Amino acid sequence: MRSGGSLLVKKMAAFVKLSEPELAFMAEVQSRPIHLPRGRELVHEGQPGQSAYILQSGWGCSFKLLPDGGRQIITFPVPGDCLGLRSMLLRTSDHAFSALTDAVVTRIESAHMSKMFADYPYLGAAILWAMSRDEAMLVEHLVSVGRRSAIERTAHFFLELYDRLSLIGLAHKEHFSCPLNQYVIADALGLSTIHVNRVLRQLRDKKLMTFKAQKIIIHDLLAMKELAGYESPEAGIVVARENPNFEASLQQLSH
Amino acid sequence: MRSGGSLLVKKMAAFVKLSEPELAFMAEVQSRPIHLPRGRELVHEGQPGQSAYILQSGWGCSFKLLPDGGRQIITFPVPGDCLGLRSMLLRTSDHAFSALTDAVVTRIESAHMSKMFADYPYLGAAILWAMSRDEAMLVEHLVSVGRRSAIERTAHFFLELYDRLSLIGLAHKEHFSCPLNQYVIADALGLSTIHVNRVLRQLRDKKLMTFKAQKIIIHDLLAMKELAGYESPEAGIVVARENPNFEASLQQLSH
DNA sequence: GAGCTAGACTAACCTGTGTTAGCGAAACAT
DNA sequence: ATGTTTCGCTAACACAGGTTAGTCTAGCTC
Repeated sequence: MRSGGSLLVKKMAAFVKLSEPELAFMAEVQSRPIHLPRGRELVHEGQPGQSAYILQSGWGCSFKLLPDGGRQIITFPVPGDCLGLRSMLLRTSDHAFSALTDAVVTRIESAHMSKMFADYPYLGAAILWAMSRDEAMLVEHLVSVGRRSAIERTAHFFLELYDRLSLIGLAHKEHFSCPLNQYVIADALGLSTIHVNRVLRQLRDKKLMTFKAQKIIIHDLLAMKELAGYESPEAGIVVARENPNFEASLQQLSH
Repeated sequence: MRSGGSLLVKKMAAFVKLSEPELAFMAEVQSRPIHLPRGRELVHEGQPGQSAYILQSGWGCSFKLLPDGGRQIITFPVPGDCLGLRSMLLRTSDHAFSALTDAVVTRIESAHMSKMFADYPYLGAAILWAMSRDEAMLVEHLVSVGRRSAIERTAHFFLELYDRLSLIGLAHKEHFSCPLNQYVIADALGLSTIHVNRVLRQLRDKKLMTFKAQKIIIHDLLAMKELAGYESPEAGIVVARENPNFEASLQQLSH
């Protein structure tokens, strides 16, 4: 258990190798696991939010609702991702988070977060890095919705999901399980459900990928990437402690 | 001069009142002003980026290019906004920044940034807050492009710009100067230039706003907000030092 | 002052995506 | 077992927004 916590650590390890005390602090600072039934809203839009969370297992989405009842899904966190980092600094949460399957999260109080920045600068930097990484993903979504056609956008979406799940060992070969329905995917991609269905059929017809019974199978990874204009995010992955520039800039923090 | 630096401080003051030493550090840490001619790219996509910048004066945009030549503009920073905070943490910049008018920026080295987090926790928190604020704006753009019609999106865009410029005293009554052309606006809104033109005409016909000779005049602010589903961002503005929760969580940093 | 360029603007036409209206199968409740 | 709900799937039609192909004006250059 607490696999999600160690998953976050595993992700952060791509940025900076964490020491024993840092690992211990990370473990200690998290609340007991909080179980969310499918459909539960953990954070509401406009709610004063003082805590961040780490998704331990299950699927969820953060989203904004519009006056006309429309919904734009911002991101689907996967296990080991942080939730609500942004809402901690802004007084009220600018979005909601809802569990799409039964899920487990742990809470981190903002007071602990502050302590972390003070006492464990590498850890603080790692959180900043995680935040930057999320923001880069957000930018990529904006590009998708603004400039890519429905089929490119959809392909891009599943490729990104594939990479993110691979990183935490939740994808095997070119297939992975994905409990999202077409309504939810539509709300994420800025499309109608019907059109998502059409696009999924096109992707099937082109023998690029299949989405059936909550399983994604990517048949032609290369052609998918070609279609979507997808670039793997390795660029953002740096082992910073082995990066002289970073080392120099942070050593004064370690005193 | 250095008005952009003090503008950033002015914005941060909405979050936390800064002390004399903090203000001094902010001034000291910035490079000489760097002058950018109109059209110059300050940061290139994929460029290893170690610095952040503060826009002092002028207009620019950060954007991503697509393989097919398309461009998605992420944001138009206004004076007092930070550039490239995110690129500092990720090894390579995931976007480019280009000056749209002659502009002036100051640079902040990442080493200084680290020192700031260590020695001036309030200042560090203020930067985190600025980053969260930018991210919230990004989310709002995603919602616009994903779920709002062309006219709603356009109205929302100018209302946001109006609020941001008001905050730094660059809007007077309901009008402000805006040196963006329709091509650039189209690339930000995920529309074609021709359609931006059509939409601007519709907004004119509805007597909501006029965009002529690089000047925006908002004729009917209330109707615009109604149309766009726009909410002012005051929610994110907190004087944190007067917020007991924040005070409690940060006092251990001040020692 | 003749040419050139950038940018606002328009009309005519086309198409990708949304909308409305359904069917069918699986899962679940009573 | 029989409704009921959820979800995938499809067809027919409508329309928002893209595309192509311009014109016009202001400013700039030579």
